[in-house]
Amino acid sequence: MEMNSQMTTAPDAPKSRSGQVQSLTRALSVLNVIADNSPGLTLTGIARKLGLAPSTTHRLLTTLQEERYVQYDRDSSHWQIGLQAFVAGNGFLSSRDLVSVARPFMRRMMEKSGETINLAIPDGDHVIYLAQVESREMMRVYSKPGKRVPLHCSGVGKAILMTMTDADIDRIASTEGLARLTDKTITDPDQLKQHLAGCRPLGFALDDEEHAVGLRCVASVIYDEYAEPMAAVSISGPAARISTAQLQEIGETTRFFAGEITTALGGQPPKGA
Amino acid sequence: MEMNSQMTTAPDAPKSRSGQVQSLTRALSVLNVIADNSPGLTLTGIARKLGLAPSTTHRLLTTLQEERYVQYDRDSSHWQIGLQAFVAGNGFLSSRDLVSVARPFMRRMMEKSGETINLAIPDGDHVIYLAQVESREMMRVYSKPGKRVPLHCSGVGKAILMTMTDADIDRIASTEGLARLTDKTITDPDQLKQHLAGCRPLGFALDDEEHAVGLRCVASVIYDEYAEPMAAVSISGPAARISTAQLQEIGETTRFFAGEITTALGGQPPKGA
DNA sequence: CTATTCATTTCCATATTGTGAAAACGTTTC
DNA sequence: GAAACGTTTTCACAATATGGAAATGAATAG
Repeated sequence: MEMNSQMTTAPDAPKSRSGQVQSLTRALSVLNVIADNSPGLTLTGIARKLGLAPSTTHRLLTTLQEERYVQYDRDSSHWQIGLQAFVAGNGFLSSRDLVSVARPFMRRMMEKSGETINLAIPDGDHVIYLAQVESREMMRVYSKPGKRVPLHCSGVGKAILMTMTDADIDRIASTEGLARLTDKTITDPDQLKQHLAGCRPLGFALDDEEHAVGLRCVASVIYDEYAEPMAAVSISGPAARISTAQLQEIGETTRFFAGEITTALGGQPPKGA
Repeated sequence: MEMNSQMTTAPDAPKSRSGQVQSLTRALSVLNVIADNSPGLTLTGIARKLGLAPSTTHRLLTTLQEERYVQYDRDSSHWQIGLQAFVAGNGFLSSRDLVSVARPFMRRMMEKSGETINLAIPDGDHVIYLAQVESREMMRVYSKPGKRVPLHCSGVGKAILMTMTDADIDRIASTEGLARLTDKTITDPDQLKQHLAGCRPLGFALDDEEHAVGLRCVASVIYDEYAEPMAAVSISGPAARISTAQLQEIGETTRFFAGEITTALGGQPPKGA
């Protein structure tokens, strides 16, 4: 921690990229280190952790404080993250929306699986398709963005259902009913609950021709910053191409990419998963 | 836009406080201005808005980018808030554990009322939304954490106003003004004072389509250990669902849970209430 | 295809600006 | 009262940030 005063002689890492602003880099690492240590840190504590001089740290902190990116708690002598950092940081969520963040990942999912990828968000007792990356196969699934489908008989819908309690499922079953779309549609609430319970540990949901004959579909959930389900992605294709043997692998693909999208959006998976 | 390039000759404001770090101050205003313009801004756009040289702005941006406080969207040539800014900014929430304490209560409020619950803290003459638990209804209120709204035309804001004196209200009215957002917004200071006086004995504030047409909102105050208002919670939903007949019951719900959160935080309601 | 505009990026000489040692100043603890 | 710990100010120095200028790139129009 006592090194790097002589950067002149030993410009080890810092020179890595061309013209960076030293004071800013330092200030941001101050912010980071404060954010990492929830209750806050003392000035000298921060200086020690970063190997900075107390006076330098103090100057950076007061500047950050001026703009309300940090705040000083007189009682505990602790520096904490300030309100303005919260406000500015939340601009992250509005800047890039779900679809534009998810789309590149969806493309990679399509390349990997060869099948059509769908992105959908829950809306009450339905899901709404937001975006699609189409398979290059000739025979492929088609579903327009904006389309509403019930929760109980689609891959994305069942992925969302997996995050709900049995009580929620009963409520939906009684208010909306469990419409039968194909022979394989699960229309019995108890059977549905049991089926979902089996899916939860896997981390993905399976729609096996329950929505349309010949169509199989595997889906996983994307979580927001409060670990609440905010969307789901699915890989769907003809049952002829999505064999039972491949299910495990395809399921892991959706789960993996759903996780990637979750973190890219600043979201968090629930503690259980 | 051609001014203040000659800061050398006219160091107008910057000298205001003793030892501030210029580059950091500038970088933070870059962050602020990006956060304020949701879709992001172009480099030259930022430089223009702040009166900085493009090269300087570019250097600050790349440094911020290095630490992932901003990100560059190649397609739109727009600079946006980065993930790390979001992460660090959210450290604000964990320093005060208001949100984590309040959230379970908010969930119960949602279960009981069926409507969306918001938590906000006062910030000068505004409130800032911190957290939300969303209603399961299809038609529901949407408002992002981090958003700033004026005090006089939101449920949470009016709840905070209720704890202030008439003199405070006059001061706010004269400095910030009482912007009209809908037909029903109260823009007359005297009328506002009279309205709030009527609400105080009830223990909750009502926003009856004063912020957005069709939106009703009921809010109560959360107090800290010095019996000072530190936050407010609200139940909000479409006027169609929150009937006048229900107001009393919903108001009591917010008051009850605000009280629960207050005590959970070790706070005290003021002697009067 | 060339001209034009708008945005990003690199370069460099300059002195403005950030830097850290040291010491003064408060608090709290023993 | 001394010691330990954290904050704040001061100051001389040169390292570091700065902005003008010009190169590069991308997109649009003519």
